Amino acid sequence: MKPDARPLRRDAQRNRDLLVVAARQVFAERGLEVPLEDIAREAGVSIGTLYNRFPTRGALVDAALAGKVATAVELAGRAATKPDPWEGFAWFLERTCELQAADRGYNELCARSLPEATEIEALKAKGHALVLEIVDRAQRAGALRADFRDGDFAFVLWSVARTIEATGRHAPDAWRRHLAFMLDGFRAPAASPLPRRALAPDEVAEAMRNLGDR
Amino acid sequence: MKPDARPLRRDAQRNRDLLVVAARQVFAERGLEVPLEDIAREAGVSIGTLYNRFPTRGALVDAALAGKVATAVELAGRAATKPDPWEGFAWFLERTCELQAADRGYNELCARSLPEATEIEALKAKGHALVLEIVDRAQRAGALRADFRDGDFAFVLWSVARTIEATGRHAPDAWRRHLAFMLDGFRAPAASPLPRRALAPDEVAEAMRNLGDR
DNA sequence: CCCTAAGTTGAGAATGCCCTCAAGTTCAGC
DNA sequence: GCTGAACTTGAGGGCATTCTCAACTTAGGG
Repeated sequence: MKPDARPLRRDAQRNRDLLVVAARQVFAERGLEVPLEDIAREAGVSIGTLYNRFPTRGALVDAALAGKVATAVELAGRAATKPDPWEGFAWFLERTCELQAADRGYNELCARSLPEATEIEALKAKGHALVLEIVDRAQRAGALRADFRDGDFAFVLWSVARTIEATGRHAPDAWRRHLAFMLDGFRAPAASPLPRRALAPDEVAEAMRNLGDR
Repeated sequence: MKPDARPLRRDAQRNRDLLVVAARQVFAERGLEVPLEDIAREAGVSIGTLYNRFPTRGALVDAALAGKVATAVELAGRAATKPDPWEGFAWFLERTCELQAADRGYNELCARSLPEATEIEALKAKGHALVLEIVDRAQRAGALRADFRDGDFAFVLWSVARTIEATGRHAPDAWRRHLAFMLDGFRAPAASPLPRRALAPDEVAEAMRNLGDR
């Protein structure tokens, strides 16, 4: 993806790979705020090497998790071409939530934004375009309530992320029930008037940033 | 509420009051994880005095926020006697969420539990009984879907808490839209089969505890 | 007014994490 | 094999926070 200034020396590349593998595992188990020393130790490499390769936490998250975000974007692409548009909408939400449930770091990434993780942020932008399409199709088919907006998508991410944080250890599929309630609220026949206009994209972006820092 | 071993000396009582007032303000603005030094400074008292009076963070939270929790329990009592049971259900959710939106510390308290805050935990238990009643009435009236369980209440708390955390600063009533979607999903006609049994009370309790620590 | 139990104080020990950099090690091209 | 550039290392400085305690201050009963 990047211009790749110069190839790394072999040992450096090997250490980089070890770090990414370790980061994937540790982020998945313990979240994105894990001490970086723990990842270095897991990779069998010193903390200095970690900082050599990844000057910020975001850079490491980028390397570890961009793949998973790309997978989610692919899911969105597939959802946008499902024959039944409501099926596409619901299927996409379920699949991405499954990804969230399987990886604590990815789960956190879905609810907040991490400006340092540039590749991931770019992928998210791509995903957003596909979401617009998924929503539009489901509404044209009359299945998704007409007052749903793409900004309402964030509600699902935030909700399910929290439920997974809370229940992931001992009731790992509780989020399915939570999502089912939300989906029932999104179906066209369920619609009663909403009390507030939807969040604009920049308001969602700001909200995601707010969750980043305390 | 407590047996109150011995009354505090006048200056000590005054400092205690100052601390509680400061804690209320600082928790409301910056959440329950604010450094305790900041509260002591706000109260104009040294950190040692804070620890004298409140040996744990939970004890201070208890003193600062039990009142608000008691208010929420009163709301539940009123909701349980509203003429229209669905109105009672929806009204209660909206009122408590308003409390959450107005106080960042209280908001955090709603989503997780804080075992040290014993008075608050006791009040929550009282509230739970009233919630059972509110749910039961709304279901008997045929307004709330029959497969709703008290454990599903937690989904609302977690969802709205997250949305408030994310949007509280710049879109302080966004949670109303989120809640409206959820309410539409809870109405009886919206019901489609749920994919999983509800969380049992002890599973909810464990989940709340999980959110407490990292 | 004096005395003492009650209360206050803030420096500092302990912890945990971030990030740097000078010294040492290894790779790879010649 | 030599050499210079690339890379690794981990001790240590920095910072934020929690919690303690010995020395000091004060309320208030006699």
